[in-house]
Amino acid sequence: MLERLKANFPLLHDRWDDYISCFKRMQVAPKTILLKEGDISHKAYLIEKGCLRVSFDKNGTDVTFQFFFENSTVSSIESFTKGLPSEFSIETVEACTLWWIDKTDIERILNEVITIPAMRKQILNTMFERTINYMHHFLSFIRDTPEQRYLNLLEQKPYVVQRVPQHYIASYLGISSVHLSRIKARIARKAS
Amino acid sequence: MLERLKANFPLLHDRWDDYISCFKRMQVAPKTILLKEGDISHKAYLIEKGCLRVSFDKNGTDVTFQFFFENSTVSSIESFTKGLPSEFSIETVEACTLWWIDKTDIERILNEVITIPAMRKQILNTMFERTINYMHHFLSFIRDTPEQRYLNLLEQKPYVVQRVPQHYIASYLGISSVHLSRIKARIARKAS
DNA sequence: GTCAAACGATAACATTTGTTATCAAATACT
DNA sequence: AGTATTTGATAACAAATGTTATCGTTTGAC
Repeated sequence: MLERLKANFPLLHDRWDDYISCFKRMQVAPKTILLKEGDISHKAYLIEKGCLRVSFDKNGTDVTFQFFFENSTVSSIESFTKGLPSEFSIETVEACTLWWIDKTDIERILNEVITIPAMRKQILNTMFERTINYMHHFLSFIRDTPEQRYLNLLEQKPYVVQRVPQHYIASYLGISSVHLSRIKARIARKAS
Repeated sequence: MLERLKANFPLLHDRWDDYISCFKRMQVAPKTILLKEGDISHKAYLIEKGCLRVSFDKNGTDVTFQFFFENSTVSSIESFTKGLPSEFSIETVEACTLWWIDKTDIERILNEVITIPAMRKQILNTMFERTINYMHHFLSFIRDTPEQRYLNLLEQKPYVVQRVPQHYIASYLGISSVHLSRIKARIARKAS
């Protein structure tokens, strides 16, 4: 996993062994809570295999608002960066193989890496893309009906629908699981 | 306006005159369109006085999704950075006094400024805050009822409710203007 | 293999929200 | 001042969505 990553960062090869040694591999069962809402985050995760979801409590019901799959990095970014209690929980959906790294290590590496102009550009770009993603995801809540959001998800990220239980998807789409069932039935009716 | 800004960037004072000369001042009437959905953005704006809104077309109806007030910078960030057609329009709500700067100038200044470690930190932090803001705004759509979102807006940004016509606010909250009227009536009823 | 839990579909009913139309008040324009 | 435009409230009705309950199927644990 980490060897594969190396190819993406040719500029860091001389420091790579040091960076790699900061990552620890772990195997986790489904439905394991990696970070609990209200706790302070000290770790970031890199997903080798499996699927995570990020959720929060809304008057007693659990609401999913993001999914993460292979090769993504996951952390409660605000809690991680500012040391505040996390607004979210992070939980495995499937059995996962993860790499985790401690906050202090990440900070050290980042300080070192950001001095390289090409890396700086890449990091800024990643942050930028993340903002754009939030914006688009948010926009689809304003712009589209739940049915359209579901169809978009099917088209743009079919693996989500295939791998994640439906009630998580419903809350991710902002609707009840009953309503998602109805939407699926309606789509099937139209198709026939 | 620009002199006031200077105090925030002590590290840039020796280059400040050059930077300042890139900004042009303009006066604009209410309801003036500064950028039209579909056009490519070449300018960023800094608001000295007045209020802008960012909107897009949803099947023929105009939907507002952001407001900007004094001392904010506004651009169609994706269009501006990537040179893509803008997904949004930018329009004045009130009569405005603005400063605008061309894309090429901004890029030149940014490349220069980002080499200064303290400035780099500040820029990264600004991008970070912007992402967090999107996340929170987005979360309130999932987490809160329209009534709660309106109450939050009243509490956290009362000037928005005071300065912006109600139908813009309704679409900003993701509801029809009729529904916002009902919510206000319900709140008034409860209060009495 | 058996049992319990998780998952998903569906029905019935309640609530929320949108749409259209109408009216009154405020504002802008000339 | 007079008129048109914008703004906001409200009513009546339609559509969308949530809630609760039930049932069959699948999955997982032992």
